[in-house]
Amino acid sequence: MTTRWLTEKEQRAWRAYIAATHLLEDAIDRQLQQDAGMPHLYYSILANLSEAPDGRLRMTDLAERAKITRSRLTYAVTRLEKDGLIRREDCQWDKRSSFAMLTDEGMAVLERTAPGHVETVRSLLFDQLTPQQVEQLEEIFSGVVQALEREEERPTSEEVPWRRRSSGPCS
Amino acid sequence: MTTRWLTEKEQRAWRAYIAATHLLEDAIDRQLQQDAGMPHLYYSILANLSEAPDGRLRMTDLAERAKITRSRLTYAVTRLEKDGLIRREDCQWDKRSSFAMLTDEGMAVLERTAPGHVETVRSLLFDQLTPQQVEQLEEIFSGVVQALEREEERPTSEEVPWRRRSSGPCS
DNA sequence: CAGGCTTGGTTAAAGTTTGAAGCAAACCTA
DNA sequence: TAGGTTTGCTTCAAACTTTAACCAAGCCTG
Repeated sequence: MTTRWLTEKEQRAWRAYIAATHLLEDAIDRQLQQDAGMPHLYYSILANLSEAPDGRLRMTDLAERAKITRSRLTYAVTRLEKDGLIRREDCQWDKRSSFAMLTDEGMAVLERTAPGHVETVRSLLFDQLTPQQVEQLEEIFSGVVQALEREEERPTSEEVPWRRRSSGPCS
Repeated sequence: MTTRWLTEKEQRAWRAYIAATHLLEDAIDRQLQQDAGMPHLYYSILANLSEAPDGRLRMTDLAERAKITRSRLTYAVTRLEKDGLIRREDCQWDKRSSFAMLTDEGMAVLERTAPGHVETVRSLLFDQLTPQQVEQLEEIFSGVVQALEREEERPTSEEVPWRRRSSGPCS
């Protein structure tokens, strides 16, 4: 099978996406680090918890929602627990699992910092988009998420023959 | 000024974007780590160089193109140099600056691994999109990039009064 | 041309992420 | 129900990133 290179249009789209994503994440991380003393990922862990019933979720579920590895989550929760924003709780029914639960202080931090964060996201992203583009954004990426989740539940490895050859890297 | 919260639609779009971006970067990083022994960022540094005249760029320009900090680039280039994929060269005209230059081996690695990378990007992203969506993707994010770059060349800090209050974190 | 500012790049320490390995509890299934 | 597998979570070391200095070379301006 000969490589299906990206077209000019696709390349432009890909580069714009990558560039925007880097710049956007940097900007958001900076703002949150300033205002909330934590990177975006940590903020969104708190945000996820705040929306769960009782402000608590099992580690695995939380990792699933945040689309991160359990290992990464363990580290993050450990830090947030040290900061007093989250508390760990054992699960009665399944001795293996444990919950992460938002503390009052965690909730307070979230309430204090949410407006600044939302304002950042809005001004850097949504203020640049027309209502149609917001819609398009959602359609595009919810499709991609679905595809990637289907991908996850797959044979594991070896069955997809990567490794073709030719020229034109695509960044 | 009272917070301009995100609408339902905006929230959905934002979450889909964040989720897709996490999953996509993870998948791409895994594939490249497997096939090329380096994360996506490092690959794209090589890709950027491969498109520059003589396969070389000053550090600052390279950082600019890749949308990363100079510090991060220094680290990455040091590693890639250790691997023999890049060589540093002093600039004659300006004793401060230095070039990063793709070596033959670097170019070879790129050529060997580009097809797999492109196939990944295509199958996970572009295969999910209609031609219109590709166009939309580019329009949306090139606009965002422009906004973010305008943002960069700004007063530096203090003049934007963040810090409003109310409820609803937005992840 | 001296002094001070800017630019290009690196460094050091602290923080974060990864990937593999480990451990224990739950879940089979023969 | 013993033995093997899966699931939930953590740990460790190595890799990477961030942030704030830092240094040296170029660029003023008086």
